Amino acid sequence: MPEFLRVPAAGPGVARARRTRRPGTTRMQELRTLIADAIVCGQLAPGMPLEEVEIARRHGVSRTPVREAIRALAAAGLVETRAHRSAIVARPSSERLRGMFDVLAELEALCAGQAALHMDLAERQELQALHVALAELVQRGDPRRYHEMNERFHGLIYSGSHNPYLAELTLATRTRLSPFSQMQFRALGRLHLSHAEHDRVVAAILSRDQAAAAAEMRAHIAAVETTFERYVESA
Amino acid sequence: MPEFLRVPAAGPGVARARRTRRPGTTRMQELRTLIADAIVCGQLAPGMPLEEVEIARRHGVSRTPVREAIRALAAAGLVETRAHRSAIVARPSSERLRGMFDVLAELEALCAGQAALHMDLAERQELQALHVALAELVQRGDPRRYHEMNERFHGLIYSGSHNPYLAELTLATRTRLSPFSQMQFRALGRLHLSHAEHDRVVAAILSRDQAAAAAEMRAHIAAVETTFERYVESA
DNA sequence: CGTGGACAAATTGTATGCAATCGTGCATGC
DNA sequence: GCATGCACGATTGCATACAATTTGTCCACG
Repeated sequence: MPEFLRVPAAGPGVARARRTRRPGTTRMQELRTLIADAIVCGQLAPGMPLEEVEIARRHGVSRTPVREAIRALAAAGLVETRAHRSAIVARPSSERLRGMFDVLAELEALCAGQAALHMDLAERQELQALHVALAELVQRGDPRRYHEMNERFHGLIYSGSHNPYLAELTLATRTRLSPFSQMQFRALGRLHLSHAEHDRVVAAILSRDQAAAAAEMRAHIAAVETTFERYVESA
Repeated sequence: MPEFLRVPAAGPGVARARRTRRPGTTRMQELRTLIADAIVCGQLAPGMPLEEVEIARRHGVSRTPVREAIRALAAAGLVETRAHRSAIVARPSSERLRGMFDVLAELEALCAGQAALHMDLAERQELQALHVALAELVQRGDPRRYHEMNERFHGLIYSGSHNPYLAELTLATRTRLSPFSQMQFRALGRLHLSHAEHDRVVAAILSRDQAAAAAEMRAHIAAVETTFERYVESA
């Protein structure tokens, strides 16, 4: 029984009368982002069941939007569904995780290489600015905000590829791996290394060196994967 | 109003009492594959609306499974949905199509390279056998069966990468492009060229030459894209 | 004659009730 | 003691009714 996903001010009874939601958004969309965030943040651990009636009751909605949200997350690979069985938070095997990391490395390398070719001036300036901001967070030793800014850093490179489909695919893969790769920033030593790797990526992109940008990004993701593997072994 | 997707023996009234479906499968799954096939085969043209009540009536089911099937296809990128608006068969812009082809080329190249490294003996033999079978279809000038076998050929390379996630991603991308890339086999001249490109790919994989396999596959997909672009221009 | 707003129709979004299906546990026979 | 069949409980799968929202249209007004 997931103790998470609780609506902030749920009364003792059924939490009816959901607060106003922004126009143009459906309950399904709200639930989808809510559950997705809970999964990628690690609040919902892999293997944990997502029962429709349970979630519906917690949020004061019917099963229908909950059901659709779960199906959407299943299509995105964040949860696994079996017929007539509760959906569970996705729990890929270590072999599959390794394969996903390998693909992420290639996709990110592609993005970086394309970004080196196609980023315009404004994008290059923004990339540099974000890189500087990340340097400060390394100095301050703020893993939480570093992780947040790090996502934006990579996202900027995705969109800098000027290939929306590539950007979507890469972001989706990163998201699916997010529940497993974010614990690495607990180790502060990783922050310095991560930023040093970023530095080489940024330099290559700003030099318009496609091959170098791809290679440096591939090495960066490989380092992230190695850190994760070590973490798993030690656990 | 989609005149397709008609259930074979639908009476004039509401087609109730759906024929028995294989145990372990849901109505939603049946509808999903049915609609997906109609889209990739080109029976449902891009931009065509998919109204829930219409499809539900045609197949003698309620809106619920139809709705879920459509959402699943939307997640797979085959249809587009807007709030309170009929879903339509996906109609990507030419720029987006180009970006998707570029990504497909890279993903297929990755698969081919990994297949060169990781395919076992049985897989290599099957690849060679399929390649020979394709040669015969080229001689016979049978574009329809060539297309079918061609799908199996590429699928074999996907699974030969021994990276299921990579295989899934590549197949999904190929499927999304399928409605736009299959018309190329109308031109019989393309069959010979396609098979010649395959030949170089197979040779590289069997030689365990990762770089060559990737390069040849990239060139093959690029040729497919060029053919498509030419076709679009002429239309 | 053009423009703004309100209204109506069509379609999806959501709620609820019932049916189907899968797993589990127990009783039963070997 | 172990395998097998059966019945029960829990959960999803599906059907139907109702609500919400968007869009197009029509009319009033500038």
